[in-house]
Amino acid sequence: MLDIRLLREQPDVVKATLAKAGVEASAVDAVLVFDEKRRGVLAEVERLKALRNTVSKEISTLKDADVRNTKIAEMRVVGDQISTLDKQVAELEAAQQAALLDLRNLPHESVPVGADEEGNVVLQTIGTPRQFDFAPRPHWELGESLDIIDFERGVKVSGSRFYILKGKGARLQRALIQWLLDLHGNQGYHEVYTPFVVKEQCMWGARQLPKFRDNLYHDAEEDLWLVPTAEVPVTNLHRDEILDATQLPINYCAYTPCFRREKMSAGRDVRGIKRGHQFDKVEMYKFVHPDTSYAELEKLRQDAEESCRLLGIPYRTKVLCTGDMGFASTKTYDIELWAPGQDEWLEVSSCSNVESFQARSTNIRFRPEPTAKPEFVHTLNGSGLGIPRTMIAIMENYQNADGSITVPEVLRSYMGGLEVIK
RNA sequence: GGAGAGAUGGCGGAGUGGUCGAUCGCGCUCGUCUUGAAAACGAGAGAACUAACGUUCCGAGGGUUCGAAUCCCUCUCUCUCCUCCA
Repeated sequence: MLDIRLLREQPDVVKATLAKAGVEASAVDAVLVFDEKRRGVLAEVERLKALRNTVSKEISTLKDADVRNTKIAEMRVVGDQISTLDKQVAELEAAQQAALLDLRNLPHESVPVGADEEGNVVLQTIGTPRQFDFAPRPHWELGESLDIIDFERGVKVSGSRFYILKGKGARLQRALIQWLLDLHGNQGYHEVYTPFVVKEQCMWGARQLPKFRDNLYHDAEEDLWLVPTAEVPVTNLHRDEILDATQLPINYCAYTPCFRREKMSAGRDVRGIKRGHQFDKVEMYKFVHPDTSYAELEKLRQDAEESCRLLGIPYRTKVLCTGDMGFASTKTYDIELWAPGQDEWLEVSSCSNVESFQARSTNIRFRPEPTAKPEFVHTLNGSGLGIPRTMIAIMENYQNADGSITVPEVLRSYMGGLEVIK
């Protein structure tokens, strides 16, 4: 969430910045109105509490029973007033909080302004798409003919948007996960294995709730939520902690499956494994000093790009415009792999700086100096590649005329030396 | 799933109705001493909101009371033993 003080002190700046992402100024005013009312009532109730505290201490020393009883009666009235006002404060605070949680993060000044994905800017395109001397096939055809992806049985077992990986296909996925974790480990990310279900509080902290409720799977009985990305448990690793400044930046990488209901994408990308309800992903995550977060964003992006480069597949990097960026992000790079069979660029990584947006709602801080007051850290997240889309790109770029698939060099040692899936 | 115990500051651990935001120990920071370090000695230090006064925070939420870390209720979590299990 945003800093309420920033809204109070520079409302015009906040409004102007949010306007670039299509947010109405009234959304900011709503927060401020509640805030002002709340602070008014708070001042009054605190004055009464101060009075009660003083008189209560006095009462303990009073010997005269009459005076004592008079004071007690007075304080009983004060106590009633306090509880009434306390309730008002709580209500106003909840309303203010709800309005504040509704505000997205402020786009960074370097982000291009735009209404939707049309406004995104391609920064670079690396590698040359391979020239085929045959018509490249889409991965779903290759997967079925090689019998490494089984769509029908996936649907039989779990419904639409589920599939079964078989044999070399399952192994290719496992190889990718392992290779990526090793690669990120060498890049300085500390590997963690987290639960795949989390408490509701974690979803709020990572700002999945309240906005993305419709996209999440939820176990009502245990009040646990299936993670839509490793970003959720990893963000919450350090919830309510004051981190040691000398340890920053803290870099993590984590493999998890990701579960998404995809309600918003009904009918989109229904073929193949591009958009399933369950997919695997390796995620990179950084807790950093605020001064360094934009430099860290560049490193994060380069680390993600390196995996694309090592796979030997053409990729391009885009900076997302204000209208297409995620809710929590101040600046986002998308990295896309070329998929010749589907004839499209596939988003395999999204690298974002969220500054203190998540740190504030999860209360993750550090001390700039040993005796200084704690400040919020900045956090960044980036996919160390979404696995199914990377698989698509591998299958379609490395396919051969006979329908076999050459295993990229870097993955062979993870597949027992296998060179071709046929 | 059954039985019991517990949750207090970075850690350990006191505190059962009124200067308790909290004794004490360890750890930490600074200083004295020392060539340097250790030891010893001295000093300091929780968090949130607030311009400030002040208010709030002893797992969470509610209640009793003039006043709650302390009494009552609910919940969550942790530990021990048993049961079960990959």
